[in-house]
Amino acid sequence: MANPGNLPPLTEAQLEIMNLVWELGEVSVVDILDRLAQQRQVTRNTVQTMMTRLSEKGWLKHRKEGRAFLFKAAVPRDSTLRVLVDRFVETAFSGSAEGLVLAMLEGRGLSDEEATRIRKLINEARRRPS
Amino acid sequence: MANPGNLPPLTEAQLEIMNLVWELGEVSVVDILDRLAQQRQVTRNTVQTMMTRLSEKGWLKHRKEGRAFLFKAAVPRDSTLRVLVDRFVETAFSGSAEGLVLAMLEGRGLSDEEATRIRKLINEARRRPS
DNA sequence: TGACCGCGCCGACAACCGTCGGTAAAGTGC
DNA sequence: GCACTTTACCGACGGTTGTCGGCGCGGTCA
Repeated sequence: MANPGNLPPLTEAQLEIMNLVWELGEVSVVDILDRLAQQRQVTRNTVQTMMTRLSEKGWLKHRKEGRAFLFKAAVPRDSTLRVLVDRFVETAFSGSAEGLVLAMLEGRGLSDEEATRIRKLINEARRRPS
Repeated sequence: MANPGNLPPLTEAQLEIMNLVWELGEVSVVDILDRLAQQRQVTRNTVQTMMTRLSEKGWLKHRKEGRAFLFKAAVPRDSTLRVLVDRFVETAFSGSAEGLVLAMLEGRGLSDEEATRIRKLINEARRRPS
């Protein structure tokens, strides 16, 4: 059950929460609320509902710790993002990785450091083909 | 009104239609239906509803041609995809273009040809910074 | 002991999505 | 003129999303 391909897709708000869970490890609802509240206004119940629903769908696991619940991710971050990117490249760019990179260059642009590191990534991947 | 940043975000199914409109230029509902029906089963009314809603939201423009409607995109494809990618990089990778490329390499992988072309894109963009 | 607080639980809401059926008008062919 | 097709229009459905209020329980503290 660690395969994100079988799970219903994540919306943007859900991904926002998953990112925090992946970052923090095992968390309570309030942990997430604290972080989210730094960026936008949201109530405890909203976070609670979203995390419960993420659990029902299989994205999160939870266990009882004392009187509170602790949640953690049921699916690793990297494989989830891989699936997400594949899907995105497919529907937005008809599967063309090149198209995505081009849009990225024309949009936000790349700093010299980013460009250097990305070239390095590609070279390494090419030298060691999967 | 050619700024996709002001418009409500596109879902996957909506993007599928927009891609066809961008490809075909000015189209009727049936034009889109014909293309969509090649890939999955869908009725004319479904396409009609989706295109009407896309018009209401400002993604499409339409005009009466005889007894039928002709639709065309109200927003250019490249700027829309730029915004889409920016948003995606932001929410999925906290703004790290490197992270996205890495996930792409680990996921679908790149052919040698793709890798070469992408390196070229990056080099050219770097030589001619925006 | 009684007031307060943290937290889970239940239910609700408006909006939207993808899907489609039904109706009616307008044109086409015989 | 009549049958048939094409098309727009209206309305609906079951589901999901993001949002939240209210209740109740259990622990804390004065």
